[in-house]
Amino acid sequence: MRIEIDDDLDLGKIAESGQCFRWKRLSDGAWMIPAFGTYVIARQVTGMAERAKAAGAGKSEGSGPSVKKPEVPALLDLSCTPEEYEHLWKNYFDLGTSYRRIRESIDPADSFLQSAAAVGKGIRILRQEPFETLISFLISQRKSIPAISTAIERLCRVYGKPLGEVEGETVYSFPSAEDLAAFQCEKYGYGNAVGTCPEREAGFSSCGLGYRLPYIKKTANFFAENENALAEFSVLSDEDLKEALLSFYGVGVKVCACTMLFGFHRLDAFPVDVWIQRALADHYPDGFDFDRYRPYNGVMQQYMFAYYKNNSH
DNA sequence: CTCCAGGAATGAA
DNA sequence: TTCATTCATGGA
Repeated sequence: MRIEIDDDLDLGKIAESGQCFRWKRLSDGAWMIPAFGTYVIARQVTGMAERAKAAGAGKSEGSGPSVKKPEVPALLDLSCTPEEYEHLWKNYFDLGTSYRRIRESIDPADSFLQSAAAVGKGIRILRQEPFETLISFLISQRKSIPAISTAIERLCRVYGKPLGEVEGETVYSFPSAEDLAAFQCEKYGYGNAVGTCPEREAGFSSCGLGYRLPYIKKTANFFAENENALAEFSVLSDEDLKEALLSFYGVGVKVCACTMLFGFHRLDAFPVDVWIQRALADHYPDGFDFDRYRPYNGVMQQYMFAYYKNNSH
């Protein structure tokens, strides 16, 4: 099906934003996007990026200050039924939120944030599964983004379920907490494995998790044994959710903020990595005004991240 | 081969 | 409280 999206949307920028690690670029430029135990093939037929590129050649006509150029809606092709779109993918892409409005709320006097938003325009905060997001960012620590993707794909191949074939490769679901908790490892002493290490035999040791393995196992065990936990977490205040996530072994402030922003859709969460640290130091020596952009600081973080990553400062 | 990666736990000061 | 060390492994 095809749908018009009258808002900021750029699949390529979302894929590079560091919030999702399983999107796969297909040979024709479309994206294979696994989520919620299924997947969709998404293709942006025409979008803001192309339009901006085309319009950029002619530059602005005259100097009309109040002539607002009309936004051309992005066209999205999805390999799903209208019902699946309504019940799943519309929510996944967070199409009920206007990122254009959030972007346009940026202080016109803040030239850096304006530039960052111009670079990051089209980024949306996906509504991803909390468990998958938490595990993914537990894995992410001290790993490059390509390495994170490989590790997650291995985890899915070993513990997930086959969903179908795309371009000759099997797509797997992200494993559930039960799937992950069902395995034990003598090396790290979890579960009641004695004498054997099913994880190693099943391929867990080759998932590249390294010292993060106990983080993943403890977290998976918790959610396997507390089926209501995710639902309970999702209704907590930002402050209480932060405290709850930080109590997990292996979850520090960075992983916590990423999980809140990308997994629990807390748009005010503001993950600080080395790039953001530099951005804040370079442009906000007296401190970034978080009150000014509440409750959308996380979106601002995404713009800053896109800007600093693409300009290799 | 070397170097570093969207960090966090741990123990010391 | 902040700081240095250590952790395991894949990419580049």
